Amino acid sequence: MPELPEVETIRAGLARHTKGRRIVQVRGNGSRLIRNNPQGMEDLHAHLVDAQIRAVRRRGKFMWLELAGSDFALVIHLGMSGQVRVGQQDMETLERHEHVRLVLDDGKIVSFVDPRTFGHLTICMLTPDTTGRLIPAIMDSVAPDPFEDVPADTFTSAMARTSRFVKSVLLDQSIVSGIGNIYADEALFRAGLHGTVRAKNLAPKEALTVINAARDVMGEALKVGGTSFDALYVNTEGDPGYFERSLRVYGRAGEDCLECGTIVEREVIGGRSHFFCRRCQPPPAV
DNA sequence: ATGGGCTCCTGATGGC
DNA sequence: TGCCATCAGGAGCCCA
Repeated sequence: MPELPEVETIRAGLARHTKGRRIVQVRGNGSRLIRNNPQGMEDLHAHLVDAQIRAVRRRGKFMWLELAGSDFALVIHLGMSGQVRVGQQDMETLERHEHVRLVLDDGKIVSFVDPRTFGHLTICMLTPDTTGRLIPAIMDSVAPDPFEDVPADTFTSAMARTSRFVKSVLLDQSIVSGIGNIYADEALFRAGLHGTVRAKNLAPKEALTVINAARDVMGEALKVGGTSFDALYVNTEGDPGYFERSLRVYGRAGEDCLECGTIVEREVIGGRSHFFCRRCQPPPAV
């Protein structure tokens, strides 16, 4: 569910509440939300209890808590339905779909809520990536996102080398991270490209245009707190985002294209809905 | 190498 | 009102 703007909104809220705080208690319901840690909750306890949160960082749709004096971080991925909620009142029992709870030294509680449990939490060692940035080791195949200060050809050189559909490439987190189904379609609409155009058939300038479009639309969404279709996406305070009203194609099948009036269509690419305007984004000749 | 299908889950929605 | 099918913002796996 959450894509880069939603994850960044949550990261910022989490940082505001937790930076510099010490974790005094960790509780969980033993769910499958904890991944890649054989000891499950024991690993969380071992690394988090008494740890001080130094920073909350993000790349793409992943975020992680950096801990003072530790080479390990708590990695958070929200999957389709994950939420991070910050509250004041600790209660005996966890709420429905609340899988892990951190209690901080100022009494605040941080809850990881996820109805569909496609998200995950992992204690993971930090290691330098190819650019020298410290990232969790489990993210070694996650590419930088469009907001990172990386060389201009970071994304486009990989795009030029694959014959896959451009839509699938935008969703591939090992090529460019942070883009999900909504913003992929919005970026393709802005770039005037149909999702089944082959990535390697794009001129370098076109490839850059679509990446820049993704960055622009995600930046605009971030300003209004992200996109909420329903109660599944809310920020750390429980509030929704307001970008849905600014979507130009996503979810608009059967409605008029806002640019040319042609009826917006929906088809499936790689198992995901693709919303597009046939006139603004001509499908390639087969 | 690539794409399609299927999987992990719960919940919202719409048709009958 | 209720039941059932369909769909969903992610991502990894297997197979052809």
